[in-house]
Amino acid sequence: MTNVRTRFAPSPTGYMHIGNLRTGIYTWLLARHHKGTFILRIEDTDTEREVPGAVEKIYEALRLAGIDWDEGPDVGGDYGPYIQTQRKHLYRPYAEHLVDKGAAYYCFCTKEQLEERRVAAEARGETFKYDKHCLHNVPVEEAKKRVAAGEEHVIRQNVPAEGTACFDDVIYGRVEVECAQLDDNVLIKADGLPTYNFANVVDDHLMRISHVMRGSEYLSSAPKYNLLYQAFGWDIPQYIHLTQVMRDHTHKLSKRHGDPTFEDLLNMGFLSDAIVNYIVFVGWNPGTNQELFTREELIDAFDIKGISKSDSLFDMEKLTWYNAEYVRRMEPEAYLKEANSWLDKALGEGRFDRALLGRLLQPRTERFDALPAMVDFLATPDAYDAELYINKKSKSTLESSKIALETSIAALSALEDWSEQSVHDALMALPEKLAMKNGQLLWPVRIAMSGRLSTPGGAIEIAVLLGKDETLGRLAKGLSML
RNA sequence: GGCCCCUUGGUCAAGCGGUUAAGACACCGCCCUUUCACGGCGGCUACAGGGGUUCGAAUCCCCUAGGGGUCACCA
Repeated sequence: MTNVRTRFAPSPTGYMHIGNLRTGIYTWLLARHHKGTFILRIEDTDTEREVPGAVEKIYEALRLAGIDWDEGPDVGGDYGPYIQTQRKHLYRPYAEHLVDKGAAYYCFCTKEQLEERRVAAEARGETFKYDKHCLHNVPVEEAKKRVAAGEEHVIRQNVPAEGTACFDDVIYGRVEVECAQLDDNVLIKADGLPTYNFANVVDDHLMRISHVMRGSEYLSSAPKYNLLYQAFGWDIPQYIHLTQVMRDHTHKLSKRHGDPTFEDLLNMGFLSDAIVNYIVFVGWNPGTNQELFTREELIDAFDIKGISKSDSLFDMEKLTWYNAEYVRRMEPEAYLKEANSWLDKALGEGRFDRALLGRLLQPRTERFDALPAMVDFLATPDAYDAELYINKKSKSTLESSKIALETSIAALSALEDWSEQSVHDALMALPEKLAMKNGQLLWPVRIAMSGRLSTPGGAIEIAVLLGKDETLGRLAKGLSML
């Protein structure tokens, strides 16, 4: 494939949907795979929904996701500007060209009139479709005069009344639809800005886009595009429609229903690379069993053929698994850098041996936001019931625990050096002396120090983290309960 | 409702006329083990339904059902 140019064209909404991000990643991957060009274009023609600062949010989200662009509003390029409102003046001549060819026409019907008729049609149980009133009743010369005089108007596409329109999608194949089903959509709005559909066709052509990837919600409007391309006599880019990312079988992911955005996921303690890796696999697969991919491997493996035709559900548990895999592969320093702020929340800034904590926590971390609850007992031990000392598997009973704690306190009190090695040696010498199993001794020690059933690390590590005084204090308190 | 699209385990999915229908997540066992994890081993569960075509259909065709999308001067 030569000269692959793809584009990601989000609307500035203020945050990055997961489905949207996935489209961006696929689009980027396709360009990078073919050593082509990746373009960022901002589709902001809906001025009523403008969100201040939203464009910066897009840049930021993309950067966090590790996606770079070769052409775009901030980096420039040969086909700019890359923000549609800044291209406003470009579209009209193309629309007028279509008018001259009879593929479009001026329409002076007002929004209100149309709305009235739409409501009336719906009341009759019909689907409203514009009746080409202005095409038939306003001659082009007259229309042009009225336009020149400043009368408010739109330009509509003139879809043939009969025949079929079709287009070819790379993954869905040929999609055909009766022209009679199609409405004469507005190309240029009364405010002079193009509609999404028109801007796309014009910009994709002007920017020499070779492959268009977008959500399947545009699938049914695609045949109309071909009519436009044909009228212009332009080459049609490859269209690749992507399925939806769903929250359940009947609803797609939506921020309104509380589904996380990319930014939310990041704030929840998911690693950007893990999120990206997972998202790529929602609706795509390489045809092999490999699931963990570096960015380079992803670029290398990405192929349109692996894109699926059916919707897929976003699975937080699978994402969590991906995250855990990525966490385990981190360098200890990198892990700690990420973990520290979460640990500070539960432990106080910089408290406790972070290197040791990191070693303990890294293989147990699925999401960073779970960290505080895993370690907070270090700062404040849980209040617990003596029942916790009874554990069948460790053969730990109230009686054995009492002996274990007494002996441990004695052995630990005598320790000068408080290191993992010395605590280990001191404690591990005891079971044999007492004719106990290791677990019988260590279980109650760990319970007394933490007050909870499961902890990251065992008795020895926790004792080291706590320090001698605190350890002895908690052990004594535990003993007093028995 | 019209039109378009989709349908393999709970989830992501491989499969492109002949397979014991992969693999992963989740779940359940067992092993490892000072708890919990990690790791290892094993298990559970699927071709939406019905008709064809064919020696042979998850794979091709038709119908039905279910789901999604779309019918804006929003993208």
